[in-house]
Amino acid sequence: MKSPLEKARKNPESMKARILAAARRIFGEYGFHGTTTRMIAKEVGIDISTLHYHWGDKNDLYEAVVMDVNNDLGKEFLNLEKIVHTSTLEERMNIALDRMTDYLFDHPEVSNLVLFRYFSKTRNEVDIDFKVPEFSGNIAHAMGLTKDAKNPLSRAMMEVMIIMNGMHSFVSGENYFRSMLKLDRKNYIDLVKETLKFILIPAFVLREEKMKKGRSRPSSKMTQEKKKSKVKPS
Amino acid sequence: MKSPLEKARKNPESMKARILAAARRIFGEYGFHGTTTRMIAKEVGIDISTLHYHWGDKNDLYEAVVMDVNNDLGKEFLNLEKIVHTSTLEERMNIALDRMTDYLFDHPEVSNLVLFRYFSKTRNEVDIDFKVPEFSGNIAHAMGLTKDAKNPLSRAMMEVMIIMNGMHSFVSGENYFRSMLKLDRKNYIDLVKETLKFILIPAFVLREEKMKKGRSRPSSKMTQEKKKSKVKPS
DNA sequence: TTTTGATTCCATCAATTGATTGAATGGCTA
DNA sequence: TAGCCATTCAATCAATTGATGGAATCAAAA
Repeated sequence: MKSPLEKARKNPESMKARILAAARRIFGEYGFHGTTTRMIAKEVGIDISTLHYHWGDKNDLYEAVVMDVNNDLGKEFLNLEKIVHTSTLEERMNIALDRMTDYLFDHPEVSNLVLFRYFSKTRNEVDIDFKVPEFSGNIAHAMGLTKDAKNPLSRAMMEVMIIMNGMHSFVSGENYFRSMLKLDRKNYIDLVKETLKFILIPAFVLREEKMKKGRSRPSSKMTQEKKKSKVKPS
Repeated sequence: MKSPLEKARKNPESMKARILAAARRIFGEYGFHGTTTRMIAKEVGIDISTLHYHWGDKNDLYEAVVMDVNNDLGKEFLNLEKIVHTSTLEERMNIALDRMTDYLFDHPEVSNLVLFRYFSKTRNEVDIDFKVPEFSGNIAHAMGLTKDAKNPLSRAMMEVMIIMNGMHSFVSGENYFRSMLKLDRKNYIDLVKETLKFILIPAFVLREEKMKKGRSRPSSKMTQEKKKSKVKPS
């Protein structure tokens, strides 16, 4: 027997799936308490009783939405991992940031829902977090952040989270930031990418530099190509 | 005649001020729709009609909270500016990140409310943003990010926002992240500072390096004081 | 003391909200 | 056709929520 979520994903035209999609959007915009089941039903064009028939109560639906979004995000990370094998660290980060940013701007409710889960409490003690796998650990591992002993897992996970939060913030805050900067969407997205790369990449590249020099083993082409900008170990 | 907000700030023991303080906490935790006026009244230990007597309706109170938090944040930026004149860019950023992080961890509702304003919509179209001055521009200027022609205002503001958002995220997400990493509060805060500094500082230091080399013209005091910085020109 | 004004709470309302019931609807099979 | 089952909706509930009116309280002024 499949879970309701799997059923809904199987046929995107089904009522179950249409409700879930609408719920993602609305919950993403207004948060749990800011969303009423009527808002979702109206978005789909159905009665609330139909919504409850398919998804149970509001908490159940919200839980399904969170799982669904998390699932999508997980898939996206897998795809990313496949693409990003090659080249230097700098190049890998460039590609990953580009791709991930594009994905999130195409699915802003993903960022919205992730941030809601991080930052806000729900009045009723719905504890769905224990069901939601956290990717930070995996990503940290995939990025090779946990390879050196000086960088324990929690530190590596923090580094992943600051990267992810940077992206999520600019995606979720698009309305706010964009109207502040008076930019159109395309220019905003370009500026986001530029800023993310400018801020996030150097730290990692420099550390890699240091580590390699520390070992005094110039192995990859990475060391050579970065000769021109380096920090002297203090 | 003073504004209600000024009155409340004048005497922290007054009912007006106590309600405002409670409202900051509760709105910060649960967001606008997640908060009921009864929750705030209960926190203070009063009846809801007393709350409405002092602050009008829920929107008015929320507006006052946002203005209050924004005001505090502005003051904190001013204090920071006074302290942070000296030393190298790297040192200035170290101090600023330390101080700002401490402040936000001491007043987490500030981060919460800022993020709520950035990321979530309110069902009723309360448009208080036009009243809320945005500091990003000032900070960008104070940090000297707008001095070179290559870095237009919007780019500089994005850089400020990624810094602020990094701090806000770790403060607001403390519960979530800390339980994920299984750290106590002190260790978490230390790790946050370490991570923020590791990620955020190198990009700016490197850029400053490059600019100086590019111009090969030591003009302002900024440029001179950096001679002894840790970053060695290759 | 009486009066005045500010403050607080109790009782109550109307609207909203989450949720259910039971009656239709329509497709499928025996 | 009749029976069965899944789906949908109108009607309705009970609880919650934002908000108000009016009585009670209290301190300072007259």
